Amino acid sequence: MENNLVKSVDRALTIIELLGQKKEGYGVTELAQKIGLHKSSVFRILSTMMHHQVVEQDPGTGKYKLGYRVLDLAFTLLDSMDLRKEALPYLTELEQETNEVVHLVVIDQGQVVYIEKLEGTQTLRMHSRVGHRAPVHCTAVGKAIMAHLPVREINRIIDEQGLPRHTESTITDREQLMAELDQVKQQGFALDLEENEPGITCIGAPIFDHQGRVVAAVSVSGASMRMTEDNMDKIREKLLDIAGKISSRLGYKR
Amino acid sequence: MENNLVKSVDRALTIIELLGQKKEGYGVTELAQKIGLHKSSVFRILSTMMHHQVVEQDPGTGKYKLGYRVLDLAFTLLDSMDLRKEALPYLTELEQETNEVVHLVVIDQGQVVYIEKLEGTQTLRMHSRVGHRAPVHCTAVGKAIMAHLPVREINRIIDEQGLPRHTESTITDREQLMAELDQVKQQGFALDLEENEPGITCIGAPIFDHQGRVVAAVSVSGASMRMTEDNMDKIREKLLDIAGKISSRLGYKR
DNA sequence: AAACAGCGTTGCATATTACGAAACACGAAG
DNA sequence: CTTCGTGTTTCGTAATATGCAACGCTGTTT
Repeated sequence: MENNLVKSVDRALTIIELLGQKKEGYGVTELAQKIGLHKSSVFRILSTMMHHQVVEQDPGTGKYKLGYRVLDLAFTLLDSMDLRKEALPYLTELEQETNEVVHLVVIDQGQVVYIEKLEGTQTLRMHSRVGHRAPVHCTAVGKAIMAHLPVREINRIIDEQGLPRHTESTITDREQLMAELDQVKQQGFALDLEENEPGITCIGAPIFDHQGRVVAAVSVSGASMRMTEDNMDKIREKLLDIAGKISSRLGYKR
Repeated sequence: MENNLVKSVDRALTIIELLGQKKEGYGVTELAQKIGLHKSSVFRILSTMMHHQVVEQDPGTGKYKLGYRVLDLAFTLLDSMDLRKEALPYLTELEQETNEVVHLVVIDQGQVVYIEKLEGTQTLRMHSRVGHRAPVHCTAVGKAIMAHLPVREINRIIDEQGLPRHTESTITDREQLMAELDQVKQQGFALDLEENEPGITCIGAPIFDHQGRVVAAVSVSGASMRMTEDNMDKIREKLLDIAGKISSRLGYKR
């Protein structure tokens, strides 16, 4: 279907992606050079996007940047998510009971997208951010979801995304990952033992919808030094309870 | 320059806006009817946007919706904002000292856009949401910004946005609003005495950049019954202090 | 079970649009 | 003051987007 795209729309969206990558924005000529189009054409596409307020021109520098309308769209999308709305009270409960960082993610195009993050009370600096993505093979939430997908889809994701190493502990071997996912499926939760970020340990559990499909995952993350076996046991118990409650809210029947 | 837009890009963005308005999404034919285009044309535009992941097709219903890529873009935009980054510690401080709802906004196209919101510890349900917009004439943050704009721009905003009534207390008369803005400018802060939402009182202060231009505003909001004169005095003092600090961080010199 | 209706999707000829080139205006640098 | 490079505008033409017809599929009706 790729040969059936609308070329100007494709170009416009490419420009939006470029603008998203550079905080100080781009000039017309710069964009034209990057995407191989004449600057007058780029100018007209930018004008169209300005008209829709997804792009704006910085009055000081003359550069073009993403406009605030993008925030409108994104937060409307976030606010429209039943999952997130239903989950929020439970995530707050989980945060209060564990005092650690709590995440809610969905899977999209073979990656996890964070749609909620509660910071906990500990000072933990981790890279996860709402709206952004992370790999599935080396995150607790990613593995919690993957373990409940059809094998065909698991293989497709691995083919597309690869198994890039993030830390010394990252699983980079396909067979090893498949064995790990078998275990995750059996035990009902996944662990990230410093596989995504050094010094951080996470435990994640899948969330199912009313049709029994895995649609999301929730996790608790902490500094590895705080994640003692005893503490992990407590967290796992609360996490599985909360994940079960959220799934129930979504109509899942065990 | 409206007669110089790229038509297909314009249509694509119109489709995106429509998709943002309906949580359960739209079908091809439905969209075609709404925007007056043949369904095969709409289909190709949607395919192009799917390719860029700003749109996705719900596998269950077949309907088209906004894709998660929109979240990527929006949060990248939020995270790239120096203002928000610099302001965050101060907003947290203000929240802790007042225990009320704290907002940070910018002005865009004659409206305020919330780019940060801290919930406070009181149970206050108000409509403000990060990413969304509010009018300038009946919000504390809006008036705090407006008061420091050139009169020409104030008039342009009023012409474009009007002065719609939100509550019994909303200022809907242009002269009255101008007088109010004069006072706001002199005293350095703005009040929203149940002008935007019934039962809610806000106090807002402008934030200036290194060139002395007003670029944002910060506010504290609470239930009117809690906003006693004594309490308001305390909050105002902290708010003005915090707004000054944030302005200084942005290079503003008084 | 068969027929029907409507939707999403595809291929193709044509109408419409987007494009590049040239020119202009403006601001910054030398 | 001159030169250079960028952003912006206009116009003729090449390229693209469009609508139409048809197809495949699914759900509904008979």
